[in-house]
Amino acid sequence: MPELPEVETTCRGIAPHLIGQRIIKPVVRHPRLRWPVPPELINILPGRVVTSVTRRSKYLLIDTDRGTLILHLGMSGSLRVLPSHTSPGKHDHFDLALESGQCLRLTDPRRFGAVLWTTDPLETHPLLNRLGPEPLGAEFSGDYLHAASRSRKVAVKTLLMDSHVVVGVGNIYANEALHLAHIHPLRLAHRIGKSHYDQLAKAVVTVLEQAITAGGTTLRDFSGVDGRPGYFKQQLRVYGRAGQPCHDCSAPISLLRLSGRATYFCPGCQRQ
DNA sequence: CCGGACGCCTGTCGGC
DNA sequence: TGCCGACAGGCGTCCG
Repeated sequence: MPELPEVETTCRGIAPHLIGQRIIKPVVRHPRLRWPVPPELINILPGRVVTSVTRRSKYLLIDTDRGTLILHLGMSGSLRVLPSHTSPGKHDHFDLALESGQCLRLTDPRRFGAVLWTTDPLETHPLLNRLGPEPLGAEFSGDYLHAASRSRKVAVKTLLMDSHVVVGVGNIYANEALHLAHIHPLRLAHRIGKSHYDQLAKAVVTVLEQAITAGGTTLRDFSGVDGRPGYFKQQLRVYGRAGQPCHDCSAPISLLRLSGRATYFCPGCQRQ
């Protein structure tokens, strides 16, 4: 599912439809997502006004005058803005009906997504308070990665996908960034030097920014707020390309499994 | 503390 | 055509 570029695309897409809107009511069709949808939303949300829509990691934060709605898209989730009367499909589990006559609709076949509510400061929320820095923020750099990796005896790809180290980098973009940086995904994190981490940090930023520009990557489920897919799939360097030639050196892309996740790399460009 | 496996769900695809 | 296992963009929890 959605990694940072897809969530960012969603955030930018829904924000103008939500900000300043008064919420009529939530519609909970399937309360059993990753965690139960809080039943009290039925009483709390009507009448609330959306004050901002932001993203932290892969969480969407819909701030209101009385608290914050936290949405996560899991593996297969997407959000659309539709006329409120649009009849729901099988996997349309949650709506936020707005005064504008439109609704924000969560579709999520696998139901790994989440709809949560908090009135506490976000930095204290258990899902948010241990997250690493944003990869597109000022804190993230080669220096940072180098420092964060010194005691980590894991594969560098595993480090990159650890949300306590840096958020938003999932399986697709970890594979892509390592290829762009010419680093083998199995190299041990603590044995990689600073200059390589400089390259890696730059590659992460480049890949994520290019993916956001393309509206994200659609493999199957993901769509933007208008229902259109993301177009970054056409620019993927290694992900899903096992056996196909590397665009840089023509060697066939290799596939292995790391912590159960498909790991693609070029044996020519990314030496162990 | 650290690393790795598991489980939550449904849909799709390839092999037989 | 049907069945069955493997696999899919995430991530908290548990266990050694």
